[in-house]
Amino acid sequence: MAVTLRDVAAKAGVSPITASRALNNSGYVSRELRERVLTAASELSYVPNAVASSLRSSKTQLLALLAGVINPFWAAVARGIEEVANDAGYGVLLCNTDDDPAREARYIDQLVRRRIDGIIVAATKDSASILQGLKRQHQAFVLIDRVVEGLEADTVRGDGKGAAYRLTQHLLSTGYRHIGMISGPHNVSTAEERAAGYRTALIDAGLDVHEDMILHGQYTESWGYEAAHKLMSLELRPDALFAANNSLALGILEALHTLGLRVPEDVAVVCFDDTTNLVSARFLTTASQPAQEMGRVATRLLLERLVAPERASQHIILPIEIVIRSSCGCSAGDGENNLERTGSLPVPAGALPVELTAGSGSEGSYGQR
Amino acid sequence: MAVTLRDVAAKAGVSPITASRALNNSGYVSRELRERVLTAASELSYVPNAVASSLRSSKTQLLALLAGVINPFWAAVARGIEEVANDAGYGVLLCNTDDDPAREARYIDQLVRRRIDGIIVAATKDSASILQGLKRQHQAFVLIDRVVEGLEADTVRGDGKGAAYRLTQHLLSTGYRHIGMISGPHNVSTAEERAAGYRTALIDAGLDVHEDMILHGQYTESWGYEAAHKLMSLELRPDALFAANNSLALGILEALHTLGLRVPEDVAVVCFDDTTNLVSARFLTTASQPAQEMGRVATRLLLERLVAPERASQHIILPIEIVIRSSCGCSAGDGENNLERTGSLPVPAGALPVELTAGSGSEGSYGQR
DNA sequence: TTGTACGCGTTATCAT
DNA sequence: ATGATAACGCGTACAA
Repeated sequence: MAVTLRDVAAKAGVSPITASRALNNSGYVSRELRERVLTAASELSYVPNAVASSLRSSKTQLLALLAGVINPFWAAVARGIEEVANDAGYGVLLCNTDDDPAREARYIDQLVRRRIDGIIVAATKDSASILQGLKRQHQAFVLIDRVVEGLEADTVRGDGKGAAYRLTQHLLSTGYRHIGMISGPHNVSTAEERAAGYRTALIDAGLDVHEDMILHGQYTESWGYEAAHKLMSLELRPDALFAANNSLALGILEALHTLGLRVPEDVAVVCFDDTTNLVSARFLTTASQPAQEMGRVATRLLLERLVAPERASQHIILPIEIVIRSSCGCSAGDGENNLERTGSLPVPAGALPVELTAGSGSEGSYGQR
Repeated sequence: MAVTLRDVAAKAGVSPITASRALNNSGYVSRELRERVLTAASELSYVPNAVASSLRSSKTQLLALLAGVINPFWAAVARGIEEVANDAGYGVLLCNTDDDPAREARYIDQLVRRRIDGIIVAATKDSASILQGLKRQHQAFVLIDRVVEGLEADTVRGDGKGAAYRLTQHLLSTGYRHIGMISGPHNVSTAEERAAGYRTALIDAGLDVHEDMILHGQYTESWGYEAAHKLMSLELRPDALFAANNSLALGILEALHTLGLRVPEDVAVVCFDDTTNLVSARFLTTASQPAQEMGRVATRLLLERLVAPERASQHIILPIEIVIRSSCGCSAGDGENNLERTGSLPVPAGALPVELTAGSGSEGSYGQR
C-alpha cells in the first residue's frame, strides 16, 4: 500500500541500500545516483517509515520531558529542551504528570516500551524506586529541577536554597520580621530546599524560626490561597509572605485581595519562579529561575549520556537571579507603572562553586552561555 | 541484549505467538499457559518493544495534539484529549507550534514519518495545503478550535461567532457604546470569527462599525498591551474593550493599569477563553469555552475515524457559555470579593442547531454530557 | 562506490 | 487452544 524504500529504489534503478544511503546522506553515494533516488522519492511521495528505522537501529531519535507541564515555568523549560533537541535531530515528547506518582509511573512505563532514547524527568521522591529501575535497564535519563534522595543520576537544577536564602535576606534587610513561608509538597525536593534556605536566613539573622509559619501543601494556586488565609489569621500575623513558586503566589495575591489587604503596604510578597507573563505578578520580587537554560543544559547532558552511557553522573547547579520589584516595600508603587522601579541582586560569586561539587562523583561545571 | 518475547516464550516453554497472546489478552490462551507466560515475563523483567509491535501491526497507538500549547486553554484541551485517549489505550504527544506555520509543517512531517495514528490539529490557514496532503496520504486528523477554508475535515470548535455576538450584546445592553476589539491573527479562523460576531452585534443594534477600533495581531499578551495602548489613544476613546482571548486580556489589563485606568470604572473589559486560573482575570466577564470537552469530543471523533476512514466528515460546534463578572460595570466591585457577584447568560437554544449542520456532508450532533 | 543477505521483535495468516 | 511460517520496512555487516 504505502510507498517503501524498495519502491523508490526500483524506480531509481538501484538497490534499496543505495536509496537508503542517498536519502540519509550516509555512506558513499555518487552524485548521479543520489539525484536519481531523490527524484524518484519525490515523484512517489515517499515518506520514510521511522518505526522500521527505529526497530532496525534501536534508536527512536525521541526524547521526553516528564513534568507537571501546565506551569509557565515548565513551558519555558520545554522550549529550551526542544531548542537543543531539534538541533541534534531529536523530537521531544511532552508528558504531563501533574506531579502524580501514579501518572509518572504510567508514563515512564510507556516511554520505556516505546524505546524513547532519553527522558528528562522532574521527579517526586516517590519515584525513586522507579528511577532506580530505569538505571538498571540502562534507560538514559536526567533529573531536572529536583533531586531524588538515594538516587545517583545526572541532575540539572537551580540553586534553590541559595536563592531562597537571599530572597529572605532581602525581606529582612527591608525591615520585615514576621515572614510566612508557603511551600509545596514534602515529596518534592525544591519545596524542602526553598524552606531550608528561608530557615537558614532567619537563623543567620539571629531570629527565631516559627515552624507554624511554614506551610507545606501543593504547588497550586488553590493551596496558595488556602495557606495565605491560614497564615493571615495567625495571632502573630505575618508582615510578609514567601511563595515557593509562581502558582502559589497567584493564590496568595488573590487571598490578600479577598482580605482587603494591599501588597506591599499591608503585606509584602516575594516568590519563586519567573512570572513575567502574568500581569498580576509583574510587580513581585522574585527568584527568577533560568528555566529555558535549565532545559538546554539538561538536554545537552542527556545527549552526552546517550553517547557515553557509563560516564560518572554530573550535578549541575545553575545560579538564580533575584529580581527586585515593588512587592516588598522597597519602592512601593502608587498606581504608576511599577515596572520601572526594579533592580537586581547580584549572584554572590563565592556561594556557588561550593555547591557545584556537592554531588557524589560529580565534577560538573557548566556555567551559562 | 534486551529480553525479548522469544526469551519469555522459551522460559515458559511455549511458542512466541502464544506468549504474545497471553501478554496482550488477545486470542485464546488457556489459563495455565497464560500464568506460565506472565510469570516468566516478570521473572525476566520483560519489557515489550512497542516499536516492533508498531512495525508489524502498523499501529502506533499514539495520537498527537498540534497547537500553541503554552496557553491554559490548550492545557485544558490536552487534558480532555488525554482522558479519552488513555481510556482507549492511546498515548498522546503534545507538540508546541506557537502558531508558526513552519514549526507546524515540521511537526506534521515528523508525526507522519513516525506513523502516528491520528493528529488533532489547531491549524492556521497557511497550513491548508499541508493538511490536504495529509488527506491524500490517508493520515487521520481532526481540526480543533479552528476551521481551514477549503478543507473538508472532521472539526470540533466552539460557537465563537455566537459567543462574540452575545458578549458584545452584553456590553451594549449595559450601556457601552464605543467598544474596541482586539483580536488575533488573520490567518487564524477564531480571530476572524470573533471579530465577525462583534461586528454583527453592533450592526444588529443599529450602530456603526468603526473599523479602526478593530485591531488584529497575535494572540499574545504583548500584542494585547500594544493594541490597548493604540485604542486608548484614539480620538474617540473606547469605553469598553473586547479581548479575543485570554492572553490578550492580560496584556490589556496591564496596559490599562499603566495608563492609570480602572476596570470597569474607566474602561470595561470582556474576554474570550476561560481564565479561572489567572487571578488577575477572575473578575472578567468571559466567553467560557468548554476546552476540556472540546478535547474529549475531538478525540472521540478521531478514534471513530480510525475505525471508519471513509466516513463523511463531521463538524461539531459546542456551545459557549457567557460568564458575567464585574468587569463591565454590571456590578462593579469595591474592593470586596468580586467573585461573589457573578452570573451566567443562557445559551440561546435556537441558534445552535442551525450551525450544527453547517458543514457540507455533515450530520454531526454530539451535545454535551 | 554499490550490492547481497540477513536480522531487528513482533504479530497476521493459516494450519493443526 | 496452540503453533509454524512469514512478513512489516529498514539498516548493519560484509562482500564485490
